[in-house]
Order: sequence, then structure tokens, then C-alpha cells
Amino acid sequence: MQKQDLINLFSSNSDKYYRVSLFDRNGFKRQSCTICRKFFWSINDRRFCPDHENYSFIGNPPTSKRLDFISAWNEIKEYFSDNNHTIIRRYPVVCRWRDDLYFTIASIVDFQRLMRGKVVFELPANPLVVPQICLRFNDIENVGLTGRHYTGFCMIGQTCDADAHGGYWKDRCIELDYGMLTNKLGIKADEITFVEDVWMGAGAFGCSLEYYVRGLELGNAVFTEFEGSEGNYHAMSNKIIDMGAGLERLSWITMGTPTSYDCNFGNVIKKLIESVGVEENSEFLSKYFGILSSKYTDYEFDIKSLKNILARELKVSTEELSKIVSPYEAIYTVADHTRTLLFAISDGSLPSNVGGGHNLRVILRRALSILDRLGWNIALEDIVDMHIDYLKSMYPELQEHQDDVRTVLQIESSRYVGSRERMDSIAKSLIKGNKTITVEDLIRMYESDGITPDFLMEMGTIDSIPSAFYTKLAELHNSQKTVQEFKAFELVDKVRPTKLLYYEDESIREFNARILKVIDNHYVILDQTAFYPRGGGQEPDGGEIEGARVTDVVKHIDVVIHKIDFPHDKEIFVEGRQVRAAVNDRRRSSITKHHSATHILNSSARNNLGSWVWQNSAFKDENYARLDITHHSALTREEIERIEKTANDVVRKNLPLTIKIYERGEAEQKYSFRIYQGGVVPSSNVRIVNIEGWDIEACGGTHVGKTGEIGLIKIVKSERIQDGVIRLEFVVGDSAIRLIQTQENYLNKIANVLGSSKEKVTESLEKYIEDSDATKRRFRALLKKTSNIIADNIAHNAKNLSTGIRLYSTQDDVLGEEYFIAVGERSIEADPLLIFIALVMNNNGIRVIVFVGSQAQKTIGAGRIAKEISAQLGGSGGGNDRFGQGGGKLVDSIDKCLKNIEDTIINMSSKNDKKEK
RNA sequence: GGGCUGGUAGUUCAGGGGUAGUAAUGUUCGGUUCGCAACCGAAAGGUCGCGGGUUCAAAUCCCGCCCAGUCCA
Repeated sequence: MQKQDLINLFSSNSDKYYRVSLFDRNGFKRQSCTICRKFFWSINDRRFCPDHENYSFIGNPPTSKRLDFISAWNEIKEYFSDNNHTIIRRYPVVCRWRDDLYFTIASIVDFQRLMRGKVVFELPANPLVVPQICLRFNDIENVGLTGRHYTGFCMIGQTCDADAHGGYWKDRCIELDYGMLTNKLGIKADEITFVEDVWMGAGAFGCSLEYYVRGLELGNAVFTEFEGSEGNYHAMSNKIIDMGAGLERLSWITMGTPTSYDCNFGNVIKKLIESVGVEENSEFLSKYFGILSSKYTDYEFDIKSLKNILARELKVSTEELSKIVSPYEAIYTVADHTRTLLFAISDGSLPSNVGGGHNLRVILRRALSILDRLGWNIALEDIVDMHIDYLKSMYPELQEHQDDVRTVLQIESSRYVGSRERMDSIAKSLIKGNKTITVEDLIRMYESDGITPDFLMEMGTIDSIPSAFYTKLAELHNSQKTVQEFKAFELVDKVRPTKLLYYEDESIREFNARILKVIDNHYVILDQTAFYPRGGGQEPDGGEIEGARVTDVVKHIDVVIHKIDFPHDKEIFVEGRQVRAAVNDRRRSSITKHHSATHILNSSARNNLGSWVWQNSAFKDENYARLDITHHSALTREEIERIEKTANDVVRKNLPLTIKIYERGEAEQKYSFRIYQGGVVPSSNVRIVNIEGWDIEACGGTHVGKTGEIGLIKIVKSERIQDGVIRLEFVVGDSAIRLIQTQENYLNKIANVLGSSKEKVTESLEKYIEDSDATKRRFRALLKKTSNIIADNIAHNAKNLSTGIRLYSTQDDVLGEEYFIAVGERSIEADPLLIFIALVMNNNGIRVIVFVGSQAQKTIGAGRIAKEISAQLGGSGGGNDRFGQGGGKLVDSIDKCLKNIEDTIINMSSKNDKKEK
């Protein structure tokens, strides 16, 4: 279904869909834009819809009040509160309750829950208003430049379930919004225009009225009332009003500042201007941004070419324009990016190179590089402090996480410096290498080092970006396929839901049940089961059904399927029969301990590391479990020990665990979104597992009654599995004891080998390595000092051959290659007529080392000798005239080879007819 | 989860089957100097990330792992 089709549908019956009572009462007339044909409602006659209107409020606001961000909110809060709306606190900007979104992108997202791909609305109050901070990263380039784009902004969400108690529909909604604009902000009625529009998404749609003042869209009231698709839709049983108004815009319209940034960051902009010493020129800026915003709404131009046009209109050169405007753009951008980072990090997200974290890293590095480029020495965390100072009355929770946000920003900033240095050095070495840079080079640099062609342009390494770069990059990424998971068990759909005994009483191990279905002789479905199926990272139970081993248990929507081992008695596994089943108690109880321990560890990690720690994923098996947590750096030994200690303190305190089912919205309000450690809960009831006084999570798994039952938690390993995620592997209870015993055995063995004791094993090992190093050093020094003498001796003892050259050959199984290479080298210096040959034994066979003196080289080359002798030993070798080496494995041939060596040399030298070379 | 790149002297890096580099910088010693910087000379400093495999021979080639960085989902 196309958006335009919907608009046509609703607009063709505008009396039904758009004509609200306020329009008639206050004399709003329906008109059509002479340019784009859009329908809109206003009191005055207008030729164009607001899309084609200039931002004439800049420098001349149409309101009786001047309201900054905070005071605008206070007015609105009061207004809706007076009109029977519940004011609720903002939801996290990190969207924990939807796994299709990283961030909260609109106020309505707060109340949307996905259930089997379908959106359902759940409102904690009705009607309500929320000052929801929303993050959007889709047009970062425009932020700071256009005067109104943000990566993070506050959407005032006025939300209402029309068909529930306290609900209202279009008439009342528009009346309220109109009242807010006129009474609270002091905007005159004839300044307001309502534009007919539609909204669709997630299988639902409805008409909407956008309201504008002087060309600026202030809000959009969406009336979601249909479900389905074009030609096949029906009215929803609970219609939803979703009015979203940008708080930054409401403030802006009352202030009329050159940009909306000027009036929405408190004194942050002013402080930044002062601290970097930028010249103020608000008259020029007002003009510039006034024209810019009116032109930019067309989206015909990119911002760069638009600037050229603006320079002409303002009668300055492009350079002059840029000189005045760009420091402001920089300040605006940095102010926006730091505020977004503040909210995102406060709410537990971390900059990284994966997923949503990537967006945060991008804006963080963007802010840093802007400050860098302009030579402004301000730390991001200090700007964040300014934001908190301004925002704390409206969002007091920001102060709680102030230190954590500072920590994260400091770490990330220093990471940026490191990354930047590396990029610089790579770019410089490219310039130095003076090599032509191919598209492949560019791709490789981008993919493996994150060096963008833009950066290389900036550095002057390349002149232009070849268009092939983008096409090749696209090809590269398109060729990656997403593998579709195969889903079996279509037949299961018709089976009625399994009664889950493990939720009724976790202690049930033996039970009777009736077989509802047997599939492929392998899969058994019962009317009820105590077998816990794989889910939420918890591995399935084992056990037996009528003697047949249960190897796997899975849950398909609400049916539990047991996989049983072949062979089994086919007579027994027939549909309708009663069977006796038993869950393996040892396995279940061990998995259960691992699961409860996971909750304890998760909180322990958060308490010891910082509020950014969340469970990323988890896995609990019989003999082992792992917990992946979000954290910015690899863990030190000390941190691991602290986490382990705190966790075991909790075990020893023997805290009770209670499990209670809550209605989802109630649980969220009562315990906050921290409960979603294990991810999204796909049902309207959540099972809250509460380790009293320690940890509260939504969880469907099995748990111990008291933490003491876990016995012991031992972290086995921690590793960084990806940027921003640390994996903790651990064992509990008996498994932990077994692990410690095994390790103790290893330690004993090592101590034994070293002839030392467990207590002194590291000391002994260190000493051993030190000794071995010293021996090596001594050997080398000795060799250096004595090789001359040895060489003289060798030269003296060499045998004169009839050909006029002299031969020294030897065999060794003690001194090693290094000795003979050093000595051989010196020997041929001492005697240029010498041929030096050593056959050195090592574990694998014989190594052949040959040196030939400068005079002797005229007759024969070392490489050839090495090759020949090696051949006699069953191997091969080579080298140059002076030095050759090789070897073979025929140890038994050494004596023969050595005996023949003189003949071999004489033979070779007589055959030397300069055939080679 | 799937790629890609890298790991060699305290540091930055070169090399890329055949004796580890007169590399840069730092360290130590000596010379020069009133002293410092600078300069000159010399020396020390290495399990070539770890473990297998191929080979007569692996830092080098192949496989697995670890660490770091980076791109994509």
C-alpha cells in the first residue's frame, strides 16, 4: 500500500476523516496547496501549504511568551496535567523492549510491544504525556548545519487509547493541541495550519493532522485506527492517538533564534562560544539560517551547493560565509552529539564498532574530529557536565550516571586518539611509498582499518574518490547471504498447548502424561510436561519417557516437543497412551544453579564495573555456563576477582529467590527496564525473578530457592568476544569443585616436573626460564670470544687436497647449528682456501652446514656442496657460493658420507667446468 | 554471527622458506662540553603472539587458537 493511495483515500472523505469539531467552531477552512495539491486547514486564506512557506519566525517569533527547552516543557506539562493527563517519565533511549530497534526513535515506541511480528499498544496510563528523548542517526550530516536537525531530540508524546477508560478521539485531541499552542505558547489562531496526512507502519495505519506555524512543523497528531493492508483492512478495537511534537521546535517558535540549537541547550552554546572565543554575529546568522531553512525544505539541494547560493544572496564570498558560519555549525554539532551521547550512555549503551554502538562511536568521533580540526581544547565529558547541569531538573536520572558517562567518554576519546594516530601513520606511509593507490587498496583500507577515502582526500593522499570504490564496496556487501533457518514442526500448530508442570512446581521430577502426537518416531508431544525446553539460554532437561532417553526438548510457540532416542518401543509411543516420565534430577539441578548464578554474576559485574553493564546473552548448561556482558574494555585479573568475590558473598548470604508473574506494564514501571537483561519478553505477562535485595530480572528459567544452594561460583575465563562485549565463563557447585580439583592436579604435576612445591612453583619456573636464558646468552658470548681461536685451529688442521684447496669436515651431536655457523664463518675468513663442512645431528635428522673460502669459491660453491651432501643423506639443500645449508634424514648414512666427503669434493671440483652460470 | 588486516628489539617498523635488521627511536657505556642540547663511537637488548602441520630447513607456507584493529549483519 502506497502512502499516496492512503492520502487519496482519506482526503476523498475529509469530512469523515479530517474535519474535527474545532475546525468548524473556529472557522478553519479546508484549502488545497496551489503547488503540491496537499489539503490543509487554516483560518486565513492561503495559496500554499506550509511546506512552501519561509521560516518567518526567525528574529520575529509569533508568540506572546519566550520559552527555552525546559520552560517550554514545564508549560506543556502543566497544561496536559491540568487536562487530566498523566505525566510519565521518559523511557530509556536504548530500546530494550523491542529487538527490532536499537534506539527509541519516537515517543509511541515506548508503548509498542511486538508479539509474533504484530505491534500491540500498552499504555501505563490513559491518556498520558511523555517527554521522550528520541535518537535518530539517519541524517547525521545535516545536524548542526540546517538549524533544526538533531541526532537526539525530545518528542512530547501525547498518547491515548481512544477506546479505553479516559480515552478520547480526534476532536478532543486537536482541541487540546490547539489549546496548547494558543493558551500556553501564546500563538494566535490564524498562525496555525493543519495539514492532512497519513501514517502507516507495522501493519497499522490511520490519518493524521500535522500542525505548522510559519512554515515550521510543530507536531503531528496520528490517529491509528485500521489494521491490515489496502483492500483488506479493518478497524482496530482500540484506536490509538499518537501525537508527537518536537519540544525543540516548540521552544524555537517562541524564541525565534537563528537556529533551534540556540534556545534548546540552555547556556551550553553560550559557554562553548565563550570558551573558544568565536565572534558573535547574530544578525547575519539570523538572516543566513532564515533563508537556509526556507530553501532547505525543498530538499532539492545538497547543503554545499545551497551555501553557494546563500553566499550570493547575502552578498559575501563563500569563504567569508564559511568563516562566519562554520564555527557555529561546529558548536551546534558538538552540542547535539554530546547531548545524545549523554542520554545513550546514561541509559546503558556503549560506543563500539557493532550494532547501535556504532552510531554512538560515529557521532563521538565526529564531535572529536570537529574539535580537533578547529584546535578547540574541550573535553566531551566537560560539555556533558554542562548539559546535565541544564537538564537535571527535567531528567534527574542523568546526574546519577554522571560519573559513568564521564568514564566512558574518556575511554572512547583516548581510543579515538589511538585510532587517529594509526590512520595518520598509514596515510603518511602511503604518501611516502609514492605508489599509485588502486581501488582494491582503498577497499582493503576501508574494510580492515576503517580508513575512509574522505580521510585520505583530507590528508592529500589521493586526489579524488574513484566511483568504482562505492560500486565495489556495495558488491562486496551484497554477496553476503543471510542464511535462513530451517523450521520444522508445521504439524505442531494443530496441537493444543502443553501444560507446563515446571512452572507449577519446579520440584516435579516424575510425572504421568498422555501422548498427544508422535512425529517421525522421534518427537513426542505430551499433554503436560515437567521437562524444561531449551530457551532463554537455558539448555533443556534430560531424562526418560517410558525408558526411552530424552535427548532434546524444544518449545514451538506453546507446545513442548521431546526428542527421544532410537531405538524405543514403538508399541508404547502411540498417540493417546498414558506414559510415565522422569526428569534427570542431577542435570536439572545443576543447570538451575548455573542459571541463578548467572543472575548473581550479572549484578555483581554491574556493581563492580559500572551501570553500562547489561547482559548481552547467556548460556547455561549442566557443567558450565557463560554470561556475556556489555563492557567497554577487557577485564583485568583484579576486576574478575572482585566480581567473583561479590557473587560468592551473595551466595553465602543465602538470599531467598522469589518468582512472581506481573502484568508487563506494571513490571516495567515498578522495576524499570533493568528487568530486560535476557532480552525482550514476548508475552503480556512477565515472570519476575527476584533475588531479594540483589537482582531483579524478567526470566522464564528455573531457579534455586535460596542462593546458598549454588554453593560456589567460579569464573573460569573472561574474554572479549567483540567490541563492547565481555564473555564470562563460569561453573558452580559440584562442577566448580571438580574444576578446582583438576587445576590442583595440574599444578601438582608442574611442581613435580620442576622438582618444586605448589607454593613455590612460579618462583621455580621463573628461575628455570631465567637460567635457560642466561645459559643461552653465555653460550653466545663464549662462542663470540672463542670462535676466532677455534677457527685458527680448524684452518690449521684442515686437510690439503690435491686440487690445492683445503677441507675440514666434522660431525657433531652436541654443539648445535649455531656453533658451526659461527665457527665456519670465522674459519673461511682465517683461510680463504678452506672448505668447511659440518654434519650436525638434531632431533629430526642431520643438518648440513657448508662454508667455502673466497679462494676456494673459484673452484666450487658452498650451495652445490650442501645440495650434493644432503642428497647423500636423503634430503636436499642449497645456498650461495660462500654459504650453503641443507640436510637429510638418513642418520645411518652419516659415517659413509663423512668417509666419502673428500672424494665427493674432489669429484665435484674436477667436474667444475663452469657449466653453471 | 560472517569477513578483512596486523602481531618481529623497551617503542615504531622493515624483511617474507636458507646465519634475525650496520633500520629509526629509546637504554647503557665512552668521546666532545663548565653544564645541557646536539654530535661522534661502541655495547646491550629477540621463545619473530601461541600450538600443530608441510619441508633437509618455517619468523616466512598451511591449519587451529590467542590478542588488537576494522567492515558487514
